[in-house]
Amino acid sequence: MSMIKHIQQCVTGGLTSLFGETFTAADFQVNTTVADFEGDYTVVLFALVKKLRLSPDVLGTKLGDYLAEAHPQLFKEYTIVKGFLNLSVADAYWMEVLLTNYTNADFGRQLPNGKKVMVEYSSPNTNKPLHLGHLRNNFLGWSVAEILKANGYEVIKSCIVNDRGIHICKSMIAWQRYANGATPESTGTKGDHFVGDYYVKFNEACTAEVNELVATGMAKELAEKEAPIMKATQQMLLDWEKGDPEVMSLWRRMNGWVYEGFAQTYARIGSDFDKTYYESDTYLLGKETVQAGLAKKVFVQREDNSVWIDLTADGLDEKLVQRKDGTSVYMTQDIGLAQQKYDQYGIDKSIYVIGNEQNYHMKVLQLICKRLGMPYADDIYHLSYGMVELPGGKMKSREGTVVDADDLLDEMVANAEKEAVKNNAGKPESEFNKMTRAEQQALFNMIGPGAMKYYLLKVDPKKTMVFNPEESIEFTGFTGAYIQYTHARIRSILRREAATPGWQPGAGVLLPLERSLIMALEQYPFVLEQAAAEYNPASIANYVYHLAKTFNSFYTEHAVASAETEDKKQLRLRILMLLANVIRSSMAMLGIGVPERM
RNA sequence: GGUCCCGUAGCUCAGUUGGAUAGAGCAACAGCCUUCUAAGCUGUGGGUCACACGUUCGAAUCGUGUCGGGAUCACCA
Repeated sequence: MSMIKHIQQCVTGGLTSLFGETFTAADFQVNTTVADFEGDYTVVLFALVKKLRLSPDVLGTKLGDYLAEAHPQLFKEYTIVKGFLNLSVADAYWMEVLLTNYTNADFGRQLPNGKKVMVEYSSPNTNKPLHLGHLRNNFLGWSVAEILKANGYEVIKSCIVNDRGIHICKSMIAWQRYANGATPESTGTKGDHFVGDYYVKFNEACTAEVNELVATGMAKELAEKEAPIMKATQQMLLDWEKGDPEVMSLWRRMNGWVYEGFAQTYARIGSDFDKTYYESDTYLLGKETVQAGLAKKVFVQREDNSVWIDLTADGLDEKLVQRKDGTSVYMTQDIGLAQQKYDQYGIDKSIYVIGNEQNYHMKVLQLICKRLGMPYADDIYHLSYGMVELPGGKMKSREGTVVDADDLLDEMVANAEKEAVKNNAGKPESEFNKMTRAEQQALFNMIGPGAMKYYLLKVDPKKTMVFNPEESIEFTGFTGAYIQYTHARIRSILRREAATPGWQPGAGVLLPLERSLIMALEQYPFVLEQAAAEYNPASIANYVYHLAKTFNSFYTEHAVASAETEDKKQLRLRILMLLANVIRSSMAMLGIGVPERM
């Protein structure tokens, strides 16, 4: 049990035995004591003062005395400052936390809780390569999935590939017209980039045709529909839906190229999926749902045969769920897929990691499921994340400011190398310079993408964030590399010195930085729990940074191998063992590896 | 126009179930490597928490309004 929970329990127990009144943990606050005051944790008395009709000083003294007497193994002493009861936790408690956990690789993880949750976190279109926005989505979803696993959930990571539609037909048409049979192999191009290039080519050709038509006096809007290449694309989409063998064959071939490319990128960033859905399989789903909805009178059919749902009672609009020609829209597919996920896996929770531009769509989806009486409607959760912008504003494909994922990763790796070489210049004996070339290369591949992940995950998911290219490749300060470096420093000590088994702490008192470290480590299970409850990897990123920072202060202040006494050495080695483990574990939650040396 | 989100140091961000003097990093400046990795540490300067009013013993945090920025409201996906 965590110290915070101990305090909550002891305080409610104390209030009952002192005043005969019943309180719950929600009736008062327990905070970590702010620096400059004596103590580790603080009980805020004001809320209790009111109910008990006692002055803060009187209540604080009674409560403080009680805690010190009834729980001497937990509390050493207390002070009262202006309504704040500051508790100093007994060293023995911190020692016990340390000694019971310092070799526990699973520290902070929870046992299976029997709940099953699906996290859908990637929905690429197959007409172009992944970009920076996809990275935030992927990192976030993957991390949330890992955090949930650590908290005892069974997690199914899923991906929905938008492999059909007008977008991929555009690339196909352009390839037919301009490629002369070229392939990724023949041109030495990564498959997704290869197909993306033809998507660009399509837009160029289309723009040219539109301009030509506009020059003849046609309105631009009409010209965009009438451009021959556009008409050919629309025809191709119809052919695809009819299953035209030639079109299907080309479609499979080009998607295949894209998947090869995606696979490389996913492998590089460590994204993996337990289940991949393809829109070409799911786009017809939901048709029965429409019938069912009509029967239940949740949907209404209009004279032109289109089907709608009226959500105005919930402050939304009327939404179309089936076109007049009987084909289903995006929303209908989504209802069908939601049902399928539930049917196939019996999930308790269905999380969608999707950008906040789709907040409205997701709200509607959930509401429709609710209206239809779907049992899982309340278990749909939209993990909405903010857009990634550049210092100059949004990324715009038209202006060519979209940051390509592969390029970015290359840049990060290259920069990791540059930094390493710079930092180790003139130090032939440094750990880095003693590595083999292959070891160095592996290190760059850990640091570069790790920096990228940390940069994107340390910000609260729901907030729009700015991606500053110069700042993102920094390796100092509040960065992934800083934490990786800290881990390497700790491991460096632990390679040289081993903790002696069976050691029992002597009479010595914990020094402030030793206390701070153990106290922060003790909070790890709570941090993991909170991160899961809020679906927020950023809280872990912030926590592990705080840990690393505390250690680095400790490191310059205190020696481990040559500590003042053998007792201190044994103590500190154990702190470092737990610390290295928690750093590694925290970073693993973010999908970032930590090196032995760097 | 309707709905929703956001506004904290020059920049990027923490802090928001209401609690003590609002914190980090970057950038700037000044120090620290004969001692376990200086990708590090220590210090200095930097704030009308967009603004106003309200609720409260107490507001960056809650409420109302104003201003500024963004998203969305397709028989697109």
